[in-house]
Amino acid sequence: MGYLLQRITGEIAENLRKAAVKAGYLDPSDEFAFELEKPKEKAHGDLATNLAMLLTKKARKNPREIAATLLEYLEIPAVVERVEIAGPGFINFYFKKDWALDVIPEILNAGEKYGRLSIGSGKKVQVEFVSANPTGLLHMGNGRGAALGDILANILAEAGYEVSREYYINDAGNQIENFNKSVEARYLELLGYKVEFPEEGYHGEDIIDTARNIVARFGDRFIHLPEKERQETLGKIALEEKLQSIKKSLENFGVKYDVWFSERSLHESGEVEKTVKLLLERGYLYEKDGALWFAASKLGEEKDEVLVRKNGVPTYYAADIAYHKNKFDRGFDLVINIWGADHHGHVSRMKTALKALGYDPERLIVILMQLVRLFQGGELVRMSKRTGQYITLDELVEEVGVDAARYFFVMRSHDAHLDFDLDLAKEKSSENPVYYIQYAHARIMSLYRQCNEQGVNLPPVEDVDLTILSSEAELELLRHLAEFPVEIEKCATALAPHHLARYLHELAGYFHTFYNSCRVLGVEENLSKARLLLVEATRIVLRKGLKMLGVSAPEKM
RNA sequence: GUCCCUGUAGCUCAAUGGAUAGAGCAACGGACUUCUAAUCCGUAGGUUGGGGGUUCGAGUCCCUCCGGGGACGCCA
Repeated sequence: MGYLLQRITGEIAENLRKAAVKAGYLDPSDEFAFELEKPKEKAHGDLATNLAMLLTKKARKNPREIAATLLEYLEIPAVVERVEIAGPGFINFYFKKDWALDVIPEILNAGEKYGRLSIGSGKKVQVEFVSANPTGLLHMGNGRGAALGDILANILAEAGYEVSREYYINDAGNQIENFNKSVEARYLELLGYKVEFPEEGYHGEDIIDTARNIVARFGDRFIHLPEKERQETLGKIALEEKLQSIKKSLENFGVKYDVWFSERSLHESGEVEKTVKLLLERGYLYEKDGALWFAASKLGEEKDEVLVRKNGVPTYYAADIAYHKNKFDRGFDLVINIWGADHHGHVSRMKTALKALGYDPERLIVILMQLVRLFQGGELVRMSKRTGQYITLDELVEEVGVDAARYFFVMRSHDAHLDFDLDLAKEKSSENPVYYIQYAHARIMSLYRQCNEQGVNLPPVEDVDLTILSSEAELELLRHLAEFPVEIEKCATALAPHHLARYLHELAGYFHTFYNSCRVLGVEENLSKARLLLVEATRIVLRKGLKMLGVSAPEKM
């Protein structure tokens, strides 16, 4: 089971365990976790383990001594050329130079399935992301969430989870009232009435556009409605339009959701009410100052929270609890939310509420994404939805393209602030790492066009002697290809898509080095065939990785 | 005030508690009569913000101080 490198690693790990048992350091039943992975330093071999160092506490001996004893009992697989004890007590495994040759048939046979894992074992995972208020347009920060969520979902699907992408539509509450009032004000303005713009209203240009569309479609027919009805009717039409434009922006950005979930539907179906009642039955509710409070402090929170206001309207928090209850009741084993870091205060409250309802809070994972700061002309561009001053996702895509935008958003760890230098990202030059990766793919396709002209076909892998691949550039590239599944596993378990971006950049680098030092066409026939298969394997992995990032793999550049 | 991120090369960032802290960009020096030079090869660049602690071993964990960002509402 598993892929080449994983099989080798698994076998060595198992043998190490057995050796530790034989040497009397471990009982056969012991679960003992140790590391066995690629060392940073190439000189330290292909795999290294810290097992001997970890056994010092149990064995009460010096780690190098333990390592020596382990080696006496260790069964060593054929791919391993030599084993060394190094540094404070590492055991380093040096593979035969050509160990990764087998990855070529493995990749060619698996095709685009190469890298697919079963660690998710079909568990149902929901990834909820973006979920921006439909009262405005999507901005850069939403773009980061969109890229992160979508790519994470791709990775989890590849790792064997059953993934559902979801967008939570905040179509209830105060903000909607403000939104309705704002739309009404713009609508009346456009029809020549003098109105005072609401204090907490949305000042953005986009609201004016929306109002203009309504005037175009419906004229002045809403003018004579009673104020409240007029606001609601206009708001409803406007919200629908906004939602459609958000959907379109996201699709344009390469993101498609499985479910669009309406907050209002939770209120209308009575689920919010039911959830509040459930908390009451479980003894976590009390009344104070005319409001209903959730006794979060009983479960370790700093303070209690209002669930139902004095005026009888449930808070956002109440709806969100109902929403998360609903998620788990839909049967997800794992629920992942991607939130802006400004919501971090909400994380522990949410988990506490789930605990109060009897759900395991561990099944909710919130990825806090640090905010995006936009720089233009070396200056910080302030973003505010209320004043309507922000660069939209659409504008960003128009300027830098989907490929660059997605790659930039995901190339960094989610918990690092992202300074997005618009001028730099706009530059269509070699400074852009995404071009570097795409260029590797384009070079391969160009090579194939040459093959076509010369009547060269990709030979069947059985007919080719791969052992002819022996230069450092070729072997490095091979080794890196063999690491792809391990990389996906790393991304999936750490929920960290930026590793994939980095991996592909490295892979492209190994390819470029290979390409510059090894000619594929016009060399001795057997060598040419073997290199052609190596190129094909590279193409498959590059294309697959780019697809997971949602970045195009161009034929030509 | 309490809490959450964060501080690593000139810049932007990597590094499940591991060995001599790595990439890209920028800088400097080289490589195209041969499959795309949007590439490659080489050089240089560091007290990981300061101090203490935990241990075989710390950029990583703990304490403390300093700097940057954010959250603490009957907003969402």
